[in-house]
Amino acid sequence: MDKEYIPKKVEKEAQEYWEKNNSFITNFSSTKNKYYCLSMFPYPSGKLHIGHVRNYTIGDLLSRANKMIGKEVFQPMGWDAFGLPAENAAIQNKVHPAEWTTNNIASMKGQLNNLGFAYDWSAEISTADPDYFKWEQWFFLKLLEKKLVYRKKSEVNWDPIDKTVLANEQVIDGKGWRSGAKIQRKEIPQWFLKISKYSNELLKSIDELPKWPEPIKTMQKNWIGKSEGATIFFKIEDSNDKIEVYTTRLDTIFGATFLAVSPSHKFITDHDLDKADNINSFLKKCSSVKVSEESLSTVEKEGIYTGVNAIHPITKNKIPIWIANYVLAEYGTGSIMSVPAHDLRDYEFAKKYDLNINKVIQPKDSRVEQEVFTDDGILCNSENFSGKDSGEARKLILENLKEQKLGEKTINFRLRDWGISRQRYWGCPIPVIYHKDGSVFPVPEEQLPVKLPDDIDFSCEGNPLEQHPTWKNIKCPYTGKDAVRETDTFDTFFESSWYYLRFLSPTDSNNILTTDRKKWLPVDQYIGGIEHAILHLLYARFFHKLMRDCNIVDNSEPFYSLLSQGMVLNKGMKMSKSKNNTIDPDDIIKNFGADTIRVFIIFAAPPEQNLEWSDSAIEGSYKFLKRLWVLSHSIIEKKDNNVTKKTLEENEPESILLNKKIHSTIKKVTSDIFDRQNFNTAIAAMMELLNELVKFNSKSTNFNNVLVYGVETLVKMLSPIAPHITHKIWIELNHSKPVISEKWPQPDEDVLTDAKVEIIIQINGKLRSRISVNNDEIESVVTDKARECQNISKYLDKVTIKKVIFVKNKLINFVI
RNA sequence: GCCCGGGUGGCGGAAUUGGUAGACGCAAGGGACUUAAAAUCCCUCGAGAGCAAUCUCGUGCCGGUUCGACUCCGGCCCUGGGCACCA
Repeated sequence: MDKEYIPKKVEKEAQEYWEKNNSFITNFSSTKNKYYCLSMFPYPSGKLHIGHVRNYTIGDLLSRANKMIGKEVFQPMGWDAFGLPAENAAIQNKVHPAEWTTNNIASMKGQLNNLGFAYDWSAEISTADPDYFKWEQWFFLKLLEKKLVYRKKSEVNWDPIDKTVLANEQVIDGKGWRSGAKIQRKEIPQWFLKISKYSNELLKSIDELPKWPEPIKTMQKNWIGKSEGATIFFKIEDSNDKIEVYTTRLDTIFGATFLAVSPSHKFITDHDLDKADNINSFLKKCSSVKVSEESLSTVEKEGIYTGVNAIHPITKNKIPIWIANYVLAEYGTGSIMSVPAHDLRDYEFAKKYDLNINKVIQPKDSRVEQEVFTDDGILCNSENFSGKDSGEARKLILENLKEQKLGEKTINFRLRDWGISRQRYWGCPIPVIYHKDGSVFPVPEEQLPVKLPDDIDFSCEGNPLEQHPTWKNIKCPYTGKDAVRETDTFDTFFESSWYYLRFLSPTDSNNILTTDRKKWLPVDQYIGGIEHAILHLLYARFFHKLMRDCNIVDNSEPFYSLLSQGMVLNKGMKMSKSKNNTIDPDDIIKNFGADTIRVFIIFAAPPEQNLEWSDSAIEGSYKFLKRLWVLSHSIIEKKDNNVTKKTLEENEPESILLNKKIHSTIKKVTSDIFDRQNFNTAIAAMMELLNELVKFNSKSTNFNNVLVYGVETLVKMLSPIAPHITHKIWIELNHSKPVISEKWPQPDEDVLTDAKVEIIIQINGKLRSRISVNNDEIESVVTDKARECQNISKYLDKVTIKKVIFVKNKLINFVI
């Protein structure tokens, strides 16, 4: 063994050993002890980001640790390979997206291997691989069959100079990223997935995810946004038509002083209101405002009176109908009853246009009268409902409206259907074809996959697939008539919504998921960045339910346990190229080795918290490993030189103390890693143990079984986090099997229970002294002993003790 | 505006069920070794008083519950993130 710790050499040796011995290939035959550990796969941008290192180190340490407690571990890795950057690179550097992606995958795979992650590379997948996206297309056709996808016109960002559709991230300040042209909105037909049909289930089953972090569950619940209310019908004056509105505040109905419809509401065209010049110009203005990237909430409220009135369903009063830019077309019925006295937005609008404001709710408590009171309260000015409480009034008014057939209970969700069409080349083709008359046909299953053409020209205008000279023109496989392919590709979230499943049978050409691998689902531990808390995780949960309904999987949720790791910050900011504060993991590996960066990134902060990068603190982790190396080297030398080996039976107090430290560390590290997932404190505990071992070793020229046991235990427990150095030390300690095959150490409770325990003595809750007493000592003995303490007796003299609080094996508190 | 986090030494963080605040590490200061530097090792390290034993204060701010509060409750401030006219 080298005297000096040379990470490069040690790491290369370990990595070669693992590769040669196929150390991380999973045996799928046993499912009883399975541990499917998945880290979110990366987009192959070319370089690993420090955030990836954090993500994958956490996944790797959990995988390796679980293997040591006897689990059959599956930890795969792959590539989220379709996406916009590849196309941008193609435009800017004239390199084909496929080539660019392949090169990036190769270099990132090299980086991952340099970090020593225990991946089962035999399961590697790339979403740009036709063997992968064939099944994506296949599944889309299943959904088409089940009528869970549909086509509808929808708006996209249109660049009038480049004549192309832009993704939201390509629109900067309302302008195209390349042309700088002001972006327009354009309506084109696109494919949608009916995620809204699963709103209720997606919401309800969140409660069946006990091992997910609460904040993420809350974010998902809010995103789905269930709201319970009522739909009410307002008759239109001198007409048989009516307007439906949705409200959650039926108790405020007597305060409704006008109706407001969204600018794209059907009511406007049904009544030819758009023919009037003033209304028409208002509508035009509304649609142009949307072009800006500004959030709607910052746009000033505007509206116009339609000249038409509605009849209030209870009072039968006439109330005016307005068109208002603040009413969302997509939510509820696209029209609202406005109650300015009890809604801030309606109030703002009513003030501006001088509309009536009727107070109908009073606060329950005597708080200061507000101009707009939006909470529940007691009804007033509401005919015979006056005096009722808001909650009760909502029920009674709904009953009343139901009887008259003027209203009904309604539940709404804010979750919208998922638009999956993208007008891009580097994505998975949507497998449908169109006849000249516009009718839609699925590509027959036996013709899958629909592959992308290789010869593609990015210099043309618009979607390159659409401009391709031949690709889209085909003969209809059913009729032989001329037909065209769909030239849109899937949103890349589509690929990443089911990849966890394909890892289990990456090469099965007959099934999307090999039947006997079903039992390997769900993923036992999923790890990824908080930035995917909503979309990716929601889509994956949705897909899993779709797969279940297609009998592909047997359960309803894809990820049993979720760990969402925080961001890595540099100087308080998210790392980004534009801020010029990125850290290249390769530099750290070059200077200190992979083990050091792994230890540091785990030690610096708890996994769920943001981590502040520090160049100087990383040396601390390096020193820790170096000290472990030096200690191991010294012990191995002593062993080789046949230094007298004492045994534990000799019972020197120092050995007993050290043995106790070893076992308490095992206990702490075990619970930190497996139960609490507080990996940073696990490392702190191992650092403490190392300090003790070094101290023990330096005190004498002897060494004994306890010391060797301590080093071996430490090496085993550290091996999931720093796998290379521990691999090398383990072999040098003369073991025939590698440390990855070792069993996780067990604490000996007998060693940990002491004959004596330390008790703290408090006066009025303040620490004044401490004494050592027998384990489980009774109160009276402890009290007597405590009174004898010098620092205690001086407090207790000349005062009366009101009360004594005694906590066994912990403390005694005198209240005086 | 609404919904989640977070606020503890010079810094990253620890304190697991209401019971020793500051574990572990970084930085800093002092010392040993060295011709010297690096590396390594040892000591000090929240503030204040004291020769010391020890005492007082101290976990964003104000108040409360409790024998005892970083931890629980009420109100506020700052900060990170998510959503944002969802009726």
